[in-house]
Amino acid sequence: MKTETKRGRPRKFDEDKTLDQIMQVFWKNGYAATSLDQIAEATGLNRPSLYAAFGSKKDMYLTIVDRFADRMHTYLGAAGARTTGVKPRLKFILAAAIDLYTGQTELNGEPYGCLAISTLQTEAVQDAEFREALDAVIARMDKGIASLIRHETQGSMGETELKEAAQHLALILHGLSIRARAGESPEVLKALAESAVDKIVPTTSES
Amino acid sequence: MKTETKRGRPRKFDEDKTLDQIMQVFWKNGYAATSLDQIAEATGLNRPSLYAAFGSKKDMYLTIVDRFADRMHTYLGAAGARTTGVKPRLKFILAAAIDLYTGQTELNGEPYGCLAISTLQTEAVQDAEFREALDAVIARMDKGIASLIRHETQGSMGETELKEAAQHLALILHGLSIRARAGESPEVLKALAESAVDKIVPTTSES
DNA sequence: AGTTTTTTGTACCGTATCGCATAAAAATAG
DNA sequence: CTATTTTTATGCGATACGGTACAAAAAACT
Repeated sequence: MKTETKRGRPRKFDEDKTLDQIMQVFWKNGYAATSLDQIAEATGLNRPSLYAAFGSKKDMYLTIVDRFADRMHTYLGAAGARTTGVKPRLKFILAAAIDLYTGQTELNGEPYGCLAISTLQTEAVQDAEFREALDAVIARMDKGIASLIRHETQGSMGETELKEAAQHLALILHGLSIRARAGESPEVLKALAESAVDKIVPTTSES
Repeated sequence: MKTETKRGRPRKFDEDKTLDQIMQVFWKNGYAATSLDQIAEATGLNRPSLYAAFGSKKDMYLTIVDRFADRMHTYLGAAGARTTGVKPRLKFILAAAIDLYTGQTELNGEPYGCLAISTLQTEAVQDAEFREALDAVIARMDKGIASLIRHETQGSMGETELKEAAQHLALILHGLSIRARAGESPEVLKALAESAVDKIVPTTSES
């Protein structure tokens, strides 16, 4: 029942791949400065097809923001799973984020920073929906880091202290995204990130 | 010789006040999403007058970015001069920045964050001039904080350690700007800022 | 008063924008 | 083979955009 052959003319494009192409355009130019013609050119589709598949420009953008947050979540999660201990794991995660921000990964070969921080932020004041989306991305980041610290420290840190450290690290991460977009090198950013982790996360017995 | 009466028809507007009005528009909407019609409406001028006085839209924006950086510099400098000691001064500065970011000052009654971080950043990838301007703003921030720390610690910190701490604080500040634009309250941000200073700046004998 | 200089206001130009209407194309269902 | 469904492609349509031409207006200079 799931591979029911569809009735009409088949699509010429792969939806997933197309969304990735759209993401690149928004990531580079932001929301306001991106035109549907640019997206059409990047995807090889024409505007009516885009509209039929993904809705309005705003719909597309919000879809892309979610998609980016998901990608980021899994990507950073995988990076943090490559070692153990609070500080090592956090350092791995920050380093992976910096690689992404500076265009060292296959997800994005250009130094565009974090899509949400770089582009969604600008629109957040004009449009409540955008602001909520930004807030959601930030909250997700906070929670992700907090749960990692909570898991690794196993009650040796108080919950409020822990959440605060997580927010500090998220602040750092967002600052690093900005510098990546400003053209700073991954090496400099990684050095900053490492020392930031050392300062922000208290040294426990096992680390 | 300085108050030479000018030859032609006198201007109906005050240039300084007009630039402030233009700044508000760019601060709220960013560069791409701001139209000259919006600026014309906000200032009460028409487009030809705007163009004659301030040049193209891009010229205006770059002028405004510089203006904002200058304002920020004097505003934060004054805030940091209201007390003594590294940490107290830094905390005053961060608190003042948060007030500005969240719209608690007369400079801006709306929670728009930092103009450069909030709006310039998005354009930084497309246009090299914008990227350089962003880089300049960041570098200026780094140097400002570093010189404050240097002055207050009087050689008790190494120069590289000092610069690193300054960059950490700048990262934090930029992260706070983002959260301000996302709608976070000044109280929460100030609590975060205070603890961040405590963690990032080493506790010396006199503080 | 008449000339010159500068600013203002209206109106325009070419282009770009988003979204959609409409018809051709490509598949399945009967 | 015909009807139906879905996607593609062309193209329109109304609006918005940045920038400027041009003439009227308002001041000083002669």
